[in-house]
Amino acid sequence: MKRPLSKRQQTILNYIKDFMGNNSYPPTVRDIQTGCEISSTSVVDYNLQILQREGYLQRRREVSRGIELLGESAASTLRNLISVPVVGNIAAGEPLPLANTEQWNDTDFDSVDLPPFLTKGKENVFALRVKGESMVDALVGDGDLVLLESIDQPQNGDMVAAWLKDREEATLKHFFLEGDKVKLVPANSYMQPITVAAANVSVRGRVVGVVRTM
Amino acid sequence: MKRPLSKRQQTILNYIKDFMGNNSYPPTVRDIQTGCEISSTSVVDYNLQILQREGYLQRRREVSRGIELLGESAASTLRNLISVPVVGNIAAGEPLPLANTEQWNDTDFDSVDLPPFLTKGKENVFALRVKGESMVDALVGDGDLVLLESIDQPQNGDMVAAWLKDREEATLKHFFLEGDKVKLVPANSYMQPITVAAANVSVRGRVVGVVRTM
DNA sequence: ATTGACATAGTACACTTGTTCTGATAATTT
DNA sequence: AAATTATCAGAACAAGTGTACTATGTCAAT
Repeated sequence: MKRPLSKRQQTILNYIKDFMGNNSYPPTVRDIQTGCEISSTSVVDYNLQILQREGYLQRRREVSRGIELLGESAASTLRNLISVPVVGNIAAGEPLPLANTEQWNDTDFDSVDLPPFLTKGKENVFALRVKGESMVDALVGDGDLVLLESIDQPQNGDMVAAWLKDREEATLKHFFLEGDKVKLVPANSYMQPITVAAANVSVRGRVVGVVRTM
Repeated sequence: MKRPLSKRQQTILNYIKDFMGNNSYPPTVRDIQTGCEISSTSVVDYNLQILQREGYLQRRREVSRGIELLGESAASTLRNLISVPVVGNIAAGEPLPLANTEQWNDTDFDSVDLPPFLTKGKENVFALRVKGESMVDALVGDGDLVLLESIDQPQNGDMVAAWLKDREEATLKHFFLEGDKVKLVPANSYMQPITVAAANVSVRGRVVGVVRTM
């Protein structure tokens, strides 16, 4: 099976994706070296060998720029796709990760490439992977990918990813501000809404989509 | 306007298209030389300059394989998104529409363009739009798009779109064949499975994904 | 026949680029 | 702590590769 990639390998892979998205030809070893601020070409070569062994790409030996992305990575060579960083997980028991815009261009994150209709044309979209069954009342299951738009202030009716401080619970619910309280309404209308103090709610993003593969 | 290309220039242009269709990286001057049976690299360079001047391609000087096709030529380098027809609706009260492969290329259907990872690389994928709240137990809500792979016979464990003839009910559940009966297990583990006669179940496709936008 | 634009050939050079080598450092296991 | 593995550093080599240069050939207009 595929072992997890080291941070450097992830960085290199994302750099290749990004490069091929912009340039129509693959990067050289030295492009990767300077782009990822690696001190030696041999380090690039070493990690490319691993990426090849793990099936992320294929190299044509003795051919310059002979890198071919495989599997899901190949999608990044497609035009008209928005690359969305998967910045972390969302689960009931752990806090929502911050999504700093500054980090989005970083190469530290895994990413998925989505067609524009899924991101509503928004630029500032990121994704969280759902862990566990705690959000079934939002029609979101284990392994689903939740697409979030980074926003300052949610509008009433928006479905948001909210962190309930006192319960230490992450949740996906429709947001309604009512005075100094917030009513959170599940997407599943068979479930009951809850009302909590506004100060107790930390909204990290507006849900623009959900993607599930099986 | 664009002057007509000489035969050699046409040959070179076609060779580049073909090369990029197969290789994911552009050809070198010498690739073109041997591929088009040209005696000298300078001839290739000469004609590439003309192709660039005429707007058929762009060259990044001093960069190996720095050829980028422009205009219509560029289309050949794009790996297209998978166009998935939305062949109808899926709702509790109405039968599932047939999905004839022959119809998929028709223009009668709306369609969505999806990245390959959502269709698992399958060719025979179609989509149904969910109407109503009848499939919340499958974590699928009103308006969701269900991606289905057309299959002959579901495997045990597959999530399938099934039509229960006697109940006149469409449902999305995990499929388990047990003798002459079929057990249908909801994705939402809080719900109970149901068991019905195999003859009463009509499976129209295997669910490969769910897409929700809001 | 002469001209001149266009096209092709052959060759050589300088830079690019994949690869390899030796050694060092860090992380992990024994 | 010692051993093993994984990763990184620096340098050098050889092949790949874009480009420049000169010479030659083609062909239509003069």
